Amino acid sequence: MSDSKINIDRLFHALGDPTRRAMLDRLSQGPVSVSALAAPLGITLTAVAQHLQILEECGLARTEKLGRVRTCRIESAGFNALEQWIRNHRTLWERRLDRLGAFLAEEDEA
Amino acid sequence: MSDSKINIDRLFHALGDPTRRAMLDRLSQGPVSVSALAAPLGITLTAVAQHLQILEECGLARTEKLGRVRTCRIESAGFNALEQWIRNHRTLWERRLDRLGAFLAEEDEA
DNA sequence: AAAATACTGAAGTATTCACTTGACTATTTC
DNA sequence: GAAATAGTCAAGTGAATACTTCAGTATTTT
Repeated sequence: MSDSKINIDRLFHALGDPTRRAMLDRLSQGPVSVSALAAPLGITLTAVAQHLQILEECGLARTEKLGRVRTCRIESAGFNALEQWIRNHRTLWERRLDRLGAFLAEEDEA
Repeated sequence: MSDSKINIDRLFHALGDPTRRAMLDRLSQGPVSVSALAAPLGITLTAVAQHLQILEECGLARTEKLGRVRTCRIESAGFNALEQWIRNHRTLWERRLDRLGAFLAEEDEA
């Protein structure tokens, strides 16, 4: 999954779910099997597999099956895409917020 | 809306919708009325008002009604909360991704 | 005062979402 | 080779989501 192919809609949607964020936190400590990932979550294996697919689709995770075990890891592409989006928008927004701040300061003076 | 009260679930969810992101882009150029905000979007005023409420709820926008016109602006709280989340997680994830990189490099050597 | 403007509120609808169940397929382990 | 393990597939369910329409309610404008 290359950084540029990532759909920002799906990326934000993926990160909007607490279960998926919990999965990412777990993955940030090292690779795990699907079962190990599911264990603390209190939902079925199937549900976890579905979440995993969503995380893979937007470059937040990567999995690989060896024998009967699928190993899951975090991937940087999604995270990079998010940071890219923020960089692109911060400039735009900050400029506006600065102008807003200046405007309010002027109002206070008057 | 103070930065700390923002629900990260709702924040990501809010940003996951392209219409809402378009609204934010418009707002980053300056304050507008609800009608002006709705005009280029091709959806009803009602729908825009609903999106606005979501943006307000997670500190991405702020509105104020004077007479019959409601004026909308971007707010920094939501954006700050997003950056905070990223800062908190980048450290965690990067550490992992670094270890992953090192591991793969070792594998290449072997 | 009448007409136009700028929303607001309540209710409905189609789609998507998170999740489940239950049957199934590979792969190990014993 | 039988039993356990690890995951997969297809189908279904209830709740949430992004809309819509239609009937208001304030405010301006003329």
